[in-house]
Amino acid sequence: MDLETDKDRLFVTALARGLEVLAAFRPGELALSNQELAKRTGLPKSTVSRLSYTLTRLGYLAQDEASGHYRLGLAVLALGSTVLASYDIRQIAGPLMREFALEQGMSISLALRDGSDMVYLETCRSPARISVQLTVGSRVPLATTAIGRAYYAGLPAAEQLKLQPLLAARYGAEWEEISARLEEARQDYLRQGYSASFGEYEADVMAVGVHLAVPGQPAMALNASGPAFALNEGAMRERIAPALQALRLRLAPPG
Amino acid sequence: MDLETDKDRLFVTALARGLEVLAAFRPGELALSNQELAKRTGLPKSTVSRLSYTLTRLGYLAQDEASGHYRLGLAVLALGSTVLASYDIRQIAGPLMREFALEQGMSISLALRDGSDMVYLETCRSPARISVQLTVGSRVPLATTAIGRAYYAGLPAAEQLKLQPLLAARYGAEWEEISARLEEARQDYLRQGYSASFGEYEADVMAVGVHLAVPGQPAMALNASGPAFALNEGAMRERIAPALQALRLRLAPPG
DNA sequence: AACCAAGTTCCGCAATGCGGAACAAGTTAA
DNA sequence: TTAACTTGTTCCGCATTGCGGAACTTGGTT
Repeated sequence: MDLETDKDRLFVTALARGLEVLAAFRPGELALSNQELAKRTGLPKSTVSRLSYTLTRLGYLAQDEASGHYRLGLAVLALGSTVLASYDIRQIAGPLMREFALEQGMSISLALRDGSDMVYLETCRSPARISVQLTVGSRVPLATTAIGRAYYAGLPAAEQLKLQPLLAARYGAEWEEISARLEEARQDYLRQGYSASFGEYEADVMAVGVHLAVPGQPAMALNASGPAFALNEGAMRERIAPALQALRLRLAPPG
Repeated sequence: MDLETDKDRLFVTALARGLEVLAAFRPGELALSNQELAKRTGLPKSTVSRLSYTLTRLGYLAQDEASGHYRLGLAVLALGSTVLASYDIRQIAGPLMREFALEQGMSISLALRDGSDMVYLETCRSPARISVQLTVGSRVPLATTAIGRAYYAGLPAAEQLKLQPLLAARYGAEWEEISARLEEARQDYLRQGYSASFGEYEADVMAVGVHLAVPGQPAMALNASGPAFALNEGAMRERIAPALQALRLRLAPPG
């Protein structure tokens, strides 16, 4: 970031650091000490102390009475739900996704692109297994997952082209190989109408994905996934993938 | 805030301003211009420009290509879902709440306290009506709603006492009256085992609430609500309230 | 072409945030 | 009890960082 000394006049460091503190919290962690925050962010403790004081006053952090450790505050939740509220498709997709998860015994997710990642807007875990621990807001790479590849493959060619440099930048030397694999997946998608990843991104996880283009909304994608030991390729291709396509049809009627 | 000139050495203004920009977005609004942000936050436009530049670089804002207006970015979503992940009760309550909403044709919510507000952790709208437009992260006052009063009434006396000054500070001169009404509601709760608000907080909305104390978690409360025109007091008291109590029992087995 | 509205950039100033170090408070060990 | 340690808060002088008015683009309208 120090490269571009020009633009940096515009960059507000204190704000960035404060957000770094918030982002230091990982799902499942209850509370972090000031020191732990300092370690994670690489900031000196007095700086962290000031930032956490400020964030606490604003409700973005909350301090545990006993330990004095910090938790993310509920003000953060309000921001997050404002984001979700702007994607009204969740209202429609949610119930149908739950129905799918129940009937097929699979986890299902809806995601859209952010940079070179896919971000989950909604997920329904299969009731059977605790399955994969991904939730709303989680990120998975676009180029190497079933949902990302389905997203990519279903995009207009012009959009696909625009993504190439972004992905190339992300993967550096590996891009050549990944790019070839992505193109392969694109071909598969055109032929089959869905994309598949059988243990490729996460070993022991099988997934299929379809692109979802709803008129008013940005492009999205759906996937269905589950643990490899409980599934087999045949069922994924012959039962799950078609069911996912059927669901897509209900969300985005053709025409 | 300027009163305490001492502590203010610790307060990081730039961070607070940046968060003010994020908080300027309201649910349902798609994109805001820099100028609109300046108006809402009361900051000069050059300042807003720098802040939104910074937030955009970090992924907390995203810029609409065509209009140049800003939307909340998906990084915000990641923060928000980290908060939700720390309340594991949602995993258990969610399905049961949906079931309730379906069977009773009512909206149902789970909330906990933040300051003198109750904040929704989970809500399920009734499938029938679009009903009340409150979602995860929304706030309603503690002292004047069914859910808030149920929360209060079910608290240990010591905790109730601790809340008094907080509420008094919030309501100022009105506190006398509100306090009396709250005490009345507390008595009702002890007698009936639920609290009720029939058009009191929002005209045309009827609601009942129960306290929910789950061992590992902070105190919470549940409510069921719906439009007044479709409901009547008898049904609320004789059907909905008991059903809510039954649900509470499944979430927090006695003992 | 002239005008207006919105946004970005400039630039000198000083207020603001910085961070090392001293200070407090709480914990463990000896 | 004292001493060493660990964590968190506060101090305080310095210079960096962010500030914001004004000038400058950019783009759309009459």
